[in-house]
Amino acid sequence: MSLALDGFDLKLLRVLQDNAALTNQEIGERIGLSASQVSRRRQRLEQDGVIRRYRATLDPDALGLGVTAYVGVTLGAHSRENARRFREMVTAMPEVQEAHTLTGDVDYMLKVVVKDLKALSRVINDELLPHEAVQNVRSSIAMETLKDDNSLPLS
Amino acid sequence: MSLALDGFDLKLLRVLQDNAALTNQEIGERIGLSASQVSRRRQRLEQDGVIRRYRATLDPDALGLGVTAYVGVTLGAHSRENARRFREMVTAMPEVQEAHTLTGDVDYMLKVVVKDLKALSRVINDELLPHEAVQNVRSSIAMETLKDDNSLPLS
DNA sequence: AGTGAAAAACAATGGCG
DNA sequence: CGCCATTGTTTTTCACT
Repeated sequence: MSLALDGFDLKLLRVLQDNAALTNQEIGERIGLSASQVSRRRQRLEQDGVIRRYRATLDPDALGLGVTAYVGVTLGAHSRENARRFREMVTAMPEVQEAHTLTGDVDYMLKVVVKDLKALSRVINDELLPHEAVQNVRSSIAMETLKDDNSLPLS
Repeated sequence: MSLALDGFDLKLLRVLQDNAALTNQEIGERIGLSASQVSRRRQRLEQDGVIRRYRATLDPDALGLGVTAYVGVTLGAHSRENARRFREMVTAMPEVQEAHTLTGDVDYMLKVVVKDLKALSRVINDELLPHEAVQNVRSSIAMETLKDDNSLPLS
């Protein structure tokens, strides 16, 4: 069920997605709304779950996290139990930013962020590959990141 | 020039990365610091660029964005100018959440979020493929997303 | 390094046009 | 929806340890 979002809502979401540190007053100036209306709409959008959360975006380099990699994982035995345990492991791994099952020849695609190549190797060889469900792992390292903001397109 | 982050800083970053809507008072209670110190440390971390920004995380489903895909792009003519124009295009495309150059057989990997498969097809066939630098495009659709929080691991 | 209290800024609500 | 006023929170600064 799709909620009714009007133009103000979309503008508000666009601003908040880009910068949630602005005051309601400042947001209002940008989208043409009074601060009190911004407040009310925000609350509604939070209530309705359109806004999931607010978070700080950190700088990976400042934290010594220099390596981003995409790791494709192919499972061997496709038992329900094996898959479940693999998913549990992956979900709990802090180095894994994203994990999806994909169409195509690879079962899972992981986005991994670690300090250096040694740490990547540790993740792959000491965590992923030893898992009994895992048959094959193939990683590609991000050499350059053009864009990494994960901003949703708001029509 | 790695900045010196102590245990309090790491705890603070961990909390803020997870929930930036907490008050300094609440954060202080969690990490064992007074609100004023939380405020002071936050400002320093923002100043130093460890905290890049604050943003709202939106719910893709609530916004009618049902399809996430990874799109691998191979360039044909590897001229400097072609590559530059491709990067400009990709950076400007709102459907593209992430774009990296990768090691391996694919030149670029894009994470794309769109409304439906028709919209994905439009992005691929009407935007990516017609670009003169692009030789080949291969997309995999995320069937299930186990994790998508892009939280950095803080040792 | 840290605390606690005061001052300033802000968010949230209600009433009215 | 704008505007205004009010109330309660929250952030930030300052004095002090």
